[in-house]
Amino acid sequence: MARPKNEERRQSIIDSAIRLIAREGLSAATAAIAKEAGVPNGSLFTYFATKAELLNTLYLEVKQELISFVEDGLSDAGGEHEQLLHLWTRWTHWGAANPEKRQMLAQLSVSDEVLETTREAVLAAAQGPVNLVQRVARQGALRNQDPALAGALVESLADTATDFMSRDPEQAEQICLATFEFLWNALR
Amino acid sequence: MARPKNEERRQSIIDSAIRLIAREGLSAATAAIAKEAGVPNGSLFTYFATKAELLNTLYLEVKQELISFVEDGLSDAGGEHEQLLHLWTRWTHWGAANPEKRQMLAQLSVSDEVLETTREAVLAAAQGPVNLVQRVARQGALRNQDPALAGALVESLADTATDFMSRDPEQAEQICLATFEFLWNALR
Amino acid sequence: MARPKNEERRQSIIDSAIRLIAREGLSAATAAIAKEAGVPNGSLFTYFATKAELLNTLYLEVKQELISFVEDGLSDAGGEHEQLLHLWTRWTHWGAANPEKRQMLAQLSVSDEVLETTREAVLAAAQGPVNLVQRVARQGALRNQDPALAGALVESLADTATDFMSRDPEQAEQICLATFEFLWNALR
Amino acid sequence: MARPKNEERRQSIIDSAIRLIAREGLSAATAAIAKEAGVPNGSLFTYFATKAELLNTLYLEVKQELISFVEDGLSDAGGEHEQLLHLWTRWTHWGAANPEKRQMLAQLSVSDEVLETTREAVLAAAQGPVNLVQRVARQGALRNQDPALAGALVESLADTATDFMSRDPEQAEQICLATFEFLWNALR
DNA sequence: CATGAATGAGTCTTCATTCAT
DNA sequence: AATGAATGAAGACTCATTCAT
Repeated sequence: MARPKNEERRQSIIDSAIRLIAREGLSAATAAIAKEAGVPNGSLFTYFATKAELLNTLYLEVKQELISFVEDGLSDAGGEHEQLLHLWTRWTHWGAANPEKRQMLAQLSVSDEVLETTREAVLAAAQGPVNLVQRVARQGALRNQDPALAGALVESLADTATDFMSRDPEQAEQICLATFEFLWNALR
Repeated sequence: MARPKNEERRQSIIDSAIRLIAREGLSAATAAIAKEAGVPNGSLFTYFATKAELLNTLYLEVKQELISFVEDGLSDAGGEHEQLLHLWTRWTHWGAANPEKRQMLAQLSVSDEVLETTREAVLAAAQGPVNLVQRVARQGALRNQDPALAGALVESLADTATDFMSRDPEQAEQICLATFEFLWNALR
Repeated sequence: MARPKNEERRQSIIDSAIRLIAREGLSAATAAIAKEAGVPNGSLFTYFATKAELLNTLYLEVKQELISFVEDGLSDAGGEHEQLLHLWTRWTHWGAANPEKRQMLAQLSVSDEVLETTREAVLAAAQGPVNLVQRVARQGALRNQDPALAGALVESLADTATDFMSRDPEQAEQICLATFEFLWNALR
Repeated sequence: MARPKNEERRQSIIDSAIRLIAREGLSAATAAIAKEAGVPNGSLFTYFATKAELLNTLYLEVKQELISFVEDGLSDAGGEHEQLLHLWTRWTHWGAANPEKRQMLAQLSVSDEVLETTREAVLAAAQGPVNLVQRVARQGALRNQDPALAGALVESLADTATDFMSRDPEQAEQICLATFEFLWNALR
């Protein structure tokens, strides 16, 4: 190759996009993103053919990051309660620690710029946590429902819990534990 | 005085805005909204001074409609279980029956075009349901947390439950009841 | 109407477009056309929804102008020779007198921005001259061919004759008459 | 020295350029041409210093190809009628058989990217056919005109005749002969 | 020499809002 | 009051050409 694509630049664009979208929403201009990344506006398009492609990449990669973070240290050894607590704790803490990424994801989640295939890829990557939730829920109120339902409910709860943890960092641990108990009671 | 003469036109603009924003997101053009409403583009601004005002009105009025619908038939007479079930049923059914309004609200909920004052007005209007939820939750896992937390968690659950009911109308009743049980277990 | 569209502005845009396209080809920028017309760039699009629409309008209206000019004074009274000479003279003189319009038409004639429907509309408008040519040609070499062929051949000859008349204005009359004789011999 | 090593690549670029320009006009991107030719975009510029140079090369080489094809088999032996018929037949058939090259030439013919020197080179190369036409025309209607006029008129006729032959291949032979008769009558 | 990433000016088009009628 | 034409600053994306590798 004449000159390999600059991986740092790509990441720099992604980081700027996260920041700007968190701040200004999806209407953040590609030129503004490029500028914030210290890259000429035209160059953004050598890394992402369209704005939509950038948005899908953003969604996919940040979701994957969250999933990896959640799965890290998750062991089959412990009981379901312990495993779910691990998942819950890491999930909400990741969100509380990454407010811009969370805000960006919130925008993208309701956008139809994010393709169905992208959402499916995320779902596939989340298989581990999703399975855990379903195992916990298998005898609870949702026992006869679409298995995806439990996962979706947990996700929405995690999101809301994280919101409150972000807003009131001093209470974060308490909120995390209380909402976990709320969740545990709900699922079983 | 506050409201211009033609109430029908105003409503027609609101209806079109709901439809278009559900379909195209917040980037729906005011001219397109006016056209769909059968109103000259300039006239939209005699009803709503700015696009942001239209958006805030949309958010406020539709949320109020939802709240009214939920409260309709809600009586202090019944027990907490009965009352919460009533709330849950009507909430989710309203959403399932009004997909465009739900989609529009989803867009607006993450937008910073919706002012804090507007959100507060909605919260104030929702006092009844919110109080009910807090009463149910007063001895549960959330007993020592910010009272708003319980409300927010319930809202996010309702939203997700409605999603699934919309997608699978034949199972809607089952989903409604199962998620209610899920909620009840969580709150208590 | 609140404010009627300004017909003068429309014409001014068309005139500028003719001039610029003659000078720079179809790649002439809409902003440059607007500027030359003394109109804000955005306003061009209140008169022509897209550049393609402007181009089609240009083609249609200038062709119609040429046709009108050619037909002006054309009378059924005279013989075929006299009528065809009238047509030929006015056709070539219009072209020689309107070099920018001719150059613009030359660009558009080979462009696929000009829609088939536009070309058909021009053909329909040219019925009078086309019929005359076909009448003259009815016993000549083209007698058994697609009637459109005669028309097309005459058009291409007229175009070339006009070229030479433009380039050498002093010989214009001679060229006009000589090429008419050439044409007359060919058709009969 | 003048030509870089890889003659095949050069030709491949030319072929792709013909195809793409026929399809999309002169605005065909150099990168798209290179891609269609299976050549890296930067490499196009080792064969043609600028896009304009590519365009001029295209015009020159394809015109030369046409001229060679027309002259092939043309012998001074036959009479003028026979020679002109030979020229006419091969000219129109080449066009009918090479629609993309014809379309590309049509675009370039009206473009000011093609330099005057290039056009002169083509004219020089076409001396044989041009002389033949002038010989035939020396006592006809054009006898006192710029000798180039006869050549230009014949070229425009050939182009139009070829159009009709392309569109209606079954009638191609008839059209060729009928238009030749048309031409013969005109010139003499 | 070959490559393909990099560039930034330039393209068409959109749009909330204003204001002449 | 009602209308719809007018505006001009953005916006996403393109592209011929260059040059680091």
